[in-house]
Amino acid sequence: MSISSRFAVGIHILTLIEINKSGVNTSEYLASSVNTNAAVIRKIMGMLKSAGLVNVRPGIAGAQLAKDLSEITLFDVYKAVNVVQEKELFSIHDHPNPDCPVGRNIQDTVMPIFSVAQSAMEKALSNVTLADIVNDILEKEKAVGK
Amino acid sequence: MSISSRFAVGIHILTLIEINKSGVNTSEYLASSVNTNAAVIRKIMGMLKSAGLVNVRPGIAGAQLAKDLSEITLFDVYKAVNVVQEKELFSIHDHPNPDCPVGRNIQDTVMPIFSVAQSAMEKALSNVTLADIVNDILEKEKAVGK
DNA sequence: ATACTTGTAACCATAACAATTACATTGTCT
DNA sequence: AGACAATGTAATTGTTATGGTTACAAGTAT
Repeated sequence: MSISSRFAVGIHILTLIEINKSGVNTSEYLASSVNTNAAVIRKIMGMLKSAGLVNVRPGIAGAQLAKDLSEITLFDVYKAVNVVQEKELFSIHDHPNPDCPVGRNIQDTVMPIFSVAQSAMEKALSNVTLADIVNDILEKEKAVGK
Repeated sequence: MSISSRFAVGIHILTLIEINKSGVNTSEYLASSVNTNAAVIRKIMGMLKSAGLVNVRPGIAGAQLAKDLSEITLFDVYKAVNVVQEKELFSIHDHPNPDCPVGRNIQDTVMPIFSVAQSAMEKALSNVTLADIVNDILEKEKAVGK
């Protein structure tokens, strides 16, 4: 299984809002860049808004970032779009047999390990900000321009 | 989304094979500890066998570990049961708009970052061996005994 | 031969996902 | 006020992974 593309789309949206900040970022416009339906964008935007990453208002066209670019890490986006619940990256079979030494302990033994592994991944995401993403994209564009 | 419990079940199975190594570990027996169907166990066992972690033979009851406990990391189990493909922990929306600076670069920008995050998680799993799991369970059992 | 076990394949119910449609709500503009 | 446009949200759909279940062929031992 794999983590929902809502995460990648969230990054895409926020990046585009920044790069197109002089324009009007309607859900329709953003959707055309992501290549999906505008309702999908609005749904994700709602999550980003709840997380305080973005300002959008009903009836008013366009979205703006609510924070500075360098203040938003990928981990913030990841949490915002709710792709993985806390301590639930790995699922554990439930109701193992309590009459077996392994069955009655496996969950408690394995959970903290899974938790460490999940945290390691999340830590890596928190080391990257949207500013890094935007810079990288601008770099790539510049390279092509030559 | 969350990573299939095949992983946790794989750990459970291997641990139990070790702890019950004086007994006969049939799929039926293992299934009763995991609390699932024996066919599910056999399917997972097939994966563990393909990965060279376990010895099982058609018609012959019982499974044995194919390696030393301390030589099997959780990452080995994780790879064996195929819960996450390489570089595919995170999914990325496909066909973003190539006419948009963000659309045409987002994949190349984001992929290496996702890859680093996934590796960090996998690294954490490779730091733990089945010997650690078995020890922890035996510790927990001993504590209860007092 | 009989009994037991592993190895597979087929099938099913469930859940998450992304896309889509539809519509109420909110705001802007004339 | 009324028309228009955008957001917010709910309902529906096709697709896919999962975990469980049944069934049975193939291998092994007594």
